[in-house]
Amino acid sequence: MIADPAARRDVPDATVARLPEYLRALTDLAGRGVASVSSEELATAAGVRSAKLRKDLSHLGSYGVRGVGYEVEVLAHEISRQLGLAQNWPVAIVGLGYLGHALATYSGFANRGFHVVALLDRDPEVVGKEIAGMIVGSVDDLEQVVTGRGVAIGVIATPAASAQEVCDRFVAVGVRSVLNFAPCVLSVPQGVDVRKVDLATELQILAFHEQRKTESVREIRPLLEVSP
Amino acid sequence: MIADPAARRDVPDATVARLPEYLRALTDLAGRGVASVSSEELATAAGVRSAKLRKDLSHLGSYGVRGVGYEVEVLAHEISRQLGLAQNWPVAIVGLGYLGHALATYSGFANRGFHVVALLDRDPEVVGKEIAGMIVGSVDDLEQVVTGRGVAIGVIATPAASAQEVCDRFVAVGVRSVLNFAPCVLSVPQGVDVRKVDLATELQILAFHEQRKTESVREIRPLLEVSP
DNA sequence: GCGACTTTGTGCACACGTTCACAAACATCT
DNA sequence: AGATGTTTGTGAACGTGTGCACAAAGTCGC
Repeated sequence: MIADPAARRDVPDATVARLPEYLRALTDLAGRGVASVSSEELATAAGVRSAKLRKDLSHLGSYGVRGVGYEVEVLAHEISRQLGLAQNWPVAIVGLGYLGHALATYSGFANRGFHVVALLDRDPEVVGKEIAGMIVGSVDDLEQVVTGRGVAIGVIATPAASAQEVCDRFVAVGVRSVLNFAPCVLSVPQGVDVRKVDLATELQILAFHEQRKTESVREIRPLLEVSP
Repeated sequence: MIADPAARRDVPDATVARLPEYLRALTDLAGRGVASVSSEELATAAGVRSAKLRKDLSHLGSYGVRGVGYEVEVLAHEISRQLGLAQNWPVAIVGLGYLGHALATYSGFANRGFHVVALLDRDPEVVGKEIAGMIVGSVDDLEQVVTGRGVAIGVIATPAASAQEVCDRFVAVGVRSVLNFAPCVLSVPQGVDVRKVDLATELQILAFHEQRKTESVREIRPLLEVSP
């Protein structure tokens, strides 16, 4: 703990949520051979304002050079490290419907510090099948697989009815990070993080705003219809 | 615009983002025959605190009865209406890899005010196949399909490289709500809403917290190892 | 009808997040 | 070396979201 100048603790949640996007933008730039970026350019690539980007990065430490900008490689490496992508997190996916299938074959994981080490399903029809170069195991072996392969992150892509049970079993064998795609609330003890992704939720939020827009049009239209 | 007591405008974004979860919890309760809930019970079911729930609901109007609680059916209907789920939004999905497949077959859409009216892909191998009872069309016909079937919400499940092009074409024919699953930033004109869902992002956020937890353990362990 | 009890709706204080605006720190050119 | 120009890092102001605590408004029992 000697050579660590960074602030370490106290990175705001809102900032953490944006770091992956910054990292993606930086990886893009690096791929196109760009060596250096200003906060303005990087912010545009990440879809935020430059002031926000700079404040976010300031929480990680001081990796830019005034009057110049940021070295793409250096900053990407630093964000990677802070996000914990230096290590290769072993991930288990439970539930191999189309969504689980999509997650298992998603290449975005492998090259970003994640390694899918287990696919589990309940359905005997699915167990034994090969998906993305792996054999699907039975969910009955969850405990053995998680402990045996050191799974750190559990992904739940089952129907809502099974989600809590799978979650409980994950937690019971020491998993403290869960990504939940089932449309239900998971209750977990303190110290366990659950992030939820619900496809229907996102559509509903869009629908809310879409409706407001259509209503506005309906309110304006009478004014327009005076001149047909 | 006479019989509308609700506040209508000024529903905070944070509240809108939670309404779908409340609606889901209410639908659950209704399915189990529950007729009335207190804010405390509903909050637990939705994974929030009761004070937050009540404040959220207060933005929609006053649909509870003091001393009693909320009527499940009434509140569910009201939230549905506010979210704009009374109408049936026509949705088009572009890109039918595993993720697009998962979205197309996801039953959570149909019974929540959304209707998938078009599936489009670029790959001639995929075009013409039947998925979830629909024939996959060619992305070349995007404009015709969107205008012809009145698509209001566009879902992009293509690789990142094609996402911006598909988005531009959506916007050009009047789509103002886009759900983007491609790992890239989409630039759109003012008035168009884009929501982004990135599977890798969620995992990275989990990894960040997981790393912090493991670091804490490493700092504490020496103290524990004194007594083996 | 009235008191006791329950639960909502909300004013207020606080915490968190965002934006502005600028001094500090570097590069470059003369 | 000094003047000029550029871009970062950050204090300070502002806005949004959260949690507390309680008055208001209802039910229920007698």
